Amino acid sequence: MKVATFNANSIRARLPIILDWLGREAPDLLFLQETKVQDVDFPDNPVEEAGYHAVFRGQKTYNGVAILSKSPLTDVETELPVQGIDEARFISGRMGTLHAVNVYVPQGFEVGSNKFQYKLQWLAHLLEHVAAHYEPSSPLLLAGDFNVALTDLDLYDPEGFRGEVGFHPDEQAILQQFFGWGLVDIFRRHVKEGNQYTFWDYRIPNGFKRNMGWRIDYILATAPLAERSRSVRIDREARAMEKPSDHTFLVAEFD
DNA sequence: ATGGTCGGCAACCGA
Repeated sequence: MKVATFNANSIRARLPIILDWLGREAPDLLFLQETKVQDVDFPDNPVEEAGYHAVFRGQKTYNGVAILSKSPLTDVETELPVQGIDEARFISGRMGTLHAVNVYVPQGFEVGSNKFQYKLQWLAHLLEHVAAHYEPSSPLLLAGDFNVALTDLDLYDPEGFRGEVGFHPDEQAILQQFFGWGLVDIFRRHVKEGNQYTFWDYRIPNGFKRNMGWRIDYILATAPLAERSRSVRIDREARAMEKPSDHTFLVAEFD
């Protein structure tokens, strides 16, 4: 089984890259974030022509999540309200005994801001939701854009960003609680080296060429799945294509 | 080298 996650930064702008990628990689599951499209405008026809089912939850202009799958998902849920706000940041479903949860965690703007508090509460609420609805002993995938780098290995300038948004101890502490509950960071299970990133800010001149990036996209899995993980890969080629997203695909294969 | 990012969506906001 092959699973991937990709912050598309608009599924419509990225449709050529996504369809090409589906054709070449043929994943069983593809988690997408920042689709930036309302449900009525979701490009479900091209996705179906590529041989995939799609479930999605979008909104105007911002956010938006989707899961593309070879087999249809059941028991789809799309709501995870935090502070009474229900943005399109969460979608979950089931494929047989496998549970899949796709998230687009708030970016957080600036440490100390209301948006940063919202990010922390959103992560804490996601953890509560996971702990209340799933078991560490059952197969669960939790993947997406978490907007948090965990260690000095996970961004190009740890000293420069220490304590800033995306690299703050309060964010990292909540992610650690997901691991404490029983989820495993599949990339880090296989790769011990640094300088391996999934996001490069468009605003940094030649940021991708200079590999000035962050590892903020994750595929997490409970132990029964993690033990079956055989390989993981960051697809840098998709970031080097014409009109790339600022993120790229993170891919994991399971027996 | 006197410039320097995207996407959505129609003036800026968010990343």
